[in-house]
Amino acid sequence: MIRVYNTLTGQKEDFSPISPPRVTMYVCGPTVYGPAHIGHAKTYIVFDVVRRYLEYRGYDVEYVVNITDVDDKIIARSNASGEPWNELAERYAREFLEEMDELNVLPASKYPRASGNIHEIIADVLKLVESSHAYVVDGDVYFRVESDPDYGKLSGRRLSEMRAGARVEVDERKEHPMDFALWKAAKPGEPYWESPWGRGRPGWHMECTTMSTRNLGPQIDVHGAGADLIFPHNENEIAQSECLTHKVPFVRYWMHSGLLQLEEEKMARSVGNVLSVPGILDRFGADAFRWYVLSTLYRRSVAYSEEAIEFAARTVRRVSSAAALAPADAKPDLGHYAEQRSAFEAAMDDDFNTPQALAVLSDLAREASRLGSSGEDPSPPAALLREFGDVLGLRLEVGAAERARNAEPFIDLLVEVRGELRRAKQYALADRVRERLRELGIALEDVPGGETRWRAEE
RNA sequence: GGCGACGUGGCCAAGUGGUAAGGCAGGGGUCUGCAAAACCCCUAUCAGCGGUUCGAUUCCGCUCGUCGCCUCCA
Repeated sequence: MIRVYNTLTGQKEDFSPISPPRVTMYVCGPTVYGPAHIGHAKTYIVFDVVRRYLEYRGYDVEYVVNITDVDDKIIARSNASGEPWNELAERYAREFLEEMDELNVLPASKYPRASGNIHEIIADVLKLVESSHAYVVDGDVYFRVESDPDYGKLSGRRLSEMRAGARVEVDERKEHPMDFALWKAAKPGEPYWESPWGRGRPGWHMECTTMSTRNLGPQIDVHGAGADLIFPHNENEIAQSECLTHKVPFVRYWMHSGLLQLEEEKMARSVGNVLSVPGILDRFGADAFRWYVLSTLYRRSVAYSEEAIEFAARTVRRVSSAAALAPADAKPDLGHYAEQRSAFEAAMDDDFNTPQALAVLSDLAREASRLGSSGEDPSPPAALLREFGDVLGLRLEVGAAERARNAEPFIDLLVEVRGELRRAKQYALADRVRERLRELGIALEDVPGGETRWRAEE
């Protein structure tokens, strides 16, 4: 039985989807006004692993990630640069999807865009106005938080406890300071759509309600997001959705991933302390970053540390070369490694405890290497290692072997020649071959029995 | 001011009411012409103070510290 920590209840709960084996999963995607950063990458890696593990467990996951392409910041950027807002958004959306692919994040079933759902959003806002959950002021439409007695249940706050106006000026036109915009009237020079309330665009939270309910139904199993979205975004989503559909709960399991911290502060584009995804990929590789992310519980925040990613890279290298000891078509030996499988599953069942799952991979890697170096067959543990790596989204490719593939016959030839030199005790020359190859990124290792292995390094 | 999370070996990080996984680093070995890699062995009493308990790192309270949210934000 899988147990999932639910932000709504603050407890781990047994996972039982509405209509198994189907699992509906919605994760809040990025606002595409600029490049994504590795904090986004952490979140989508986390939910990628959730999705992969649910599939491993036999569920049929329908996974939707929205892309927010209508937003104040996009408009501001567009006005500043002269690039049309929709082209700008599309450019960053494409970049985001490419980066996710490089991070080995499986594609979602759908990536709905706010701009593609305007009519549906208007229809939903209209319903909320008609049912008195929302009201119109000067072409804006606001959600009436006091019309929802449950408002605040996700973030655990009461309207009376919140300091309205503590950090933001209160808009006097609103009935309650916490009322939030479902629809915003367009100012001159801003993109707009025609609506019953005049020209305007969707507000901040409405798109997620419209797109999740239209794509996955009024009630969904899992809703994921970064922890910074708990309030107000996810809170508002619940209020809108439940008042709209009258189906409670809107979401069975709310999951939130801990934020990536940089220099004692969360990484955020608004703070300005961001590191790009390509930068990390170039320096450490997708597996190293993923291993680093998964070596902490997903709910915890993580302090960014280059040293830690380097260590993860080293571990990944060791584990990858152990995984390479199994032929691609090898079947794991269930008889001998049932214990590791149940340890892996027990870890993952317990709210996706990836640090413990990684410990199992470490064990298997050691076992495979040990068998390999003692002349026994390392395939069974190595094959299982690959299987688990796949569940966690780790490619476990042996370094840059892929890239070296074309040069393989020539490298083999050099290795062969060096072997001859060694047998002739021409060590100086043999070492020169090894050194030169190393400079070219090919590391040689002499294993017992006179054989020599090589592998490509970063 | 309110809500919440966290504080485990040199570093990172799981976990449990009955003396603590894993990774990295470090020390010692095996292997090797040397090297590299790999493998084997070794290294903690869990922020502090009280309380509950036969027994707490694990439960409760307080203190200190760190962080998140209360505004857009993965």
